Amino acid sequence: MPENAWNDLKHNERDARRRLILDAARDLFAEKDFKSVTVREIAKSAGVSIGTIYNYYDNITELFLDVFLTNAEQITHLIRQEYQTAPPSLPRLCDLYVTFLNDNMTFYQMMGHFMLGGELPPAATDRLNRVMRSLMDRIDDIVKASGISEPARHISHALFSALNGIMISYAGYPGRTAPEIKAHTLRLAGVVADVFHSGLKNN
Amino acid sequence: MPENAWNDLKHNERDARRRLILDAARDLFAEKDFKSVTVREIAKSAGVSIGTIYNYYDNITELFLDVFLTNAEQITHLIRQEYQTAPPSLPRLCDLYVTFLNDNMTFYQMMGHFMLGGELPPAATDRLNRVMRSLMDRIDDIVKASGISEPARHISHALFSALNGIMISYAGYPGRTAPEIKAHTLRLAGVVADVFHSGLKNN
DNA sequence: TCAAAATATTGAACGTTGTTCAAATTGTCA
DNA sequence: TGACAATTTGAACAACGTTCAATATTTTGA
Repeated sequence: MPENAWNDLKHNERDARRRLILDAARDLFAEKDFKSVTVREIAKSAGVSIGTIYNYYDNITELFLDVFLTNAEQITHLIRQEYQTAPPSLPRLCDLYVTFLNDNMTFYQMMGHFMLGGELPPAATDRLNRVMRSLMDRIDDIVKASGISEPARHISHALFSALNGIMISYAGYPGRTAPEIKAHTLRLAGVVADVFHSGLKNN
Repeated sequence: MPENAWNDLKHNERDARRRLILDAARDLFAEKDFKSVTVREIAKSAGVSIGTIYNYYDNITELFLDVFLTNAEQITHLIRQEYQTAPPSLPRLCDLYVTFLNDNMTFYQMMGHFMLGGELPPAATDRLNRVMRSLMDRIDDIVKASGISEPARHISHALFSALNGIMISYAGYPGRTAPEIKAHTLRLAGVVADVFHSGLKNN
């Protein structure tokens, strides 16, 4: 057996054990605000000790980032899939993305956290940028397919911003139930889609 | 001297001392990320002991909220002023707001923090909502003045979201200087203004 | 098969955080 | 002045992320 194949096997095993910790963390994030989840909780939930977590992650921020990037890849894949099976549609894209955000609270919570405050080490920043750019590319696909003449990248950025802003501005709105928030944010997503759709035709 | 006037005087004195702590905190926020500012730092900077801070604020979150609301009232006032002296203009509003966000990093950092994660006590939530609604009302003024037939409130919400999203999506972009970020976010603000302006005419 | 070397796990301990509260200090009024 | 109230203080506390020497497990080579 060649040595690098053996190393790959070990590498996979290690990745599998890392995923055990990752999944335990994700389960906790489903229950409560991600900022209030502690290393000790994750350790207990994953059935390992505190120290083991630091064997797989340099620090807790990198674990959080791992969860975030997993989600980002998920929505990126979802958009690509949609683009392949149905004709590209701005309203559909907006609905899809905002629906995803509603169903994945921690994703946009972490997005706000990493993009605003994030004191990330350079390597982590690189990973974050790569994944976010990939997501942006998928949005770009649909914007371009909507027949834009002017630089599409700026439009994509603005659209992406608008959709994120919807959640950041209203998702945490107190005294509203989750369905009410979902309804309102999807309504706003519709407004944004309309405005971008008709606003881009006459340029 | 009537007793309530006397009480008012004491009340004002207390408020003045509270402002001393508030200003010390604001000075620190200008230097570094607000999440990394500690109670001990604020105490030292204000020239008081730790305990004194807790005499004026129930907890550090409420101090942060105080700084945030002060900023929110500031931009609200700025918009109202602009609306009174010049003809209402969507592009002007977008530029004004995004410029303010660029010049007040901690404001949108805290906005993200309070609106996403914020485990605020009910009283604080009420204050937050009142001030944010007031800001939204000023945006509503200008949107309405731009001649919208359909429910203006939804448009205002969407516009507000879009502008916030611009900052949240790109303000923390690593490897970019502050002027570069300002230039890019203002460019995106222009796109958003354009899209909303022309997108709303043909509805 | 088995001792040695490598790897993985553990949790007590450390420094720092927000917060509390009894004691000390300062301010107020008869 | 002296007694009472209000304010300030910082040592002490619990909980946090993180470290690391000790322990347990797995892999290696003969």
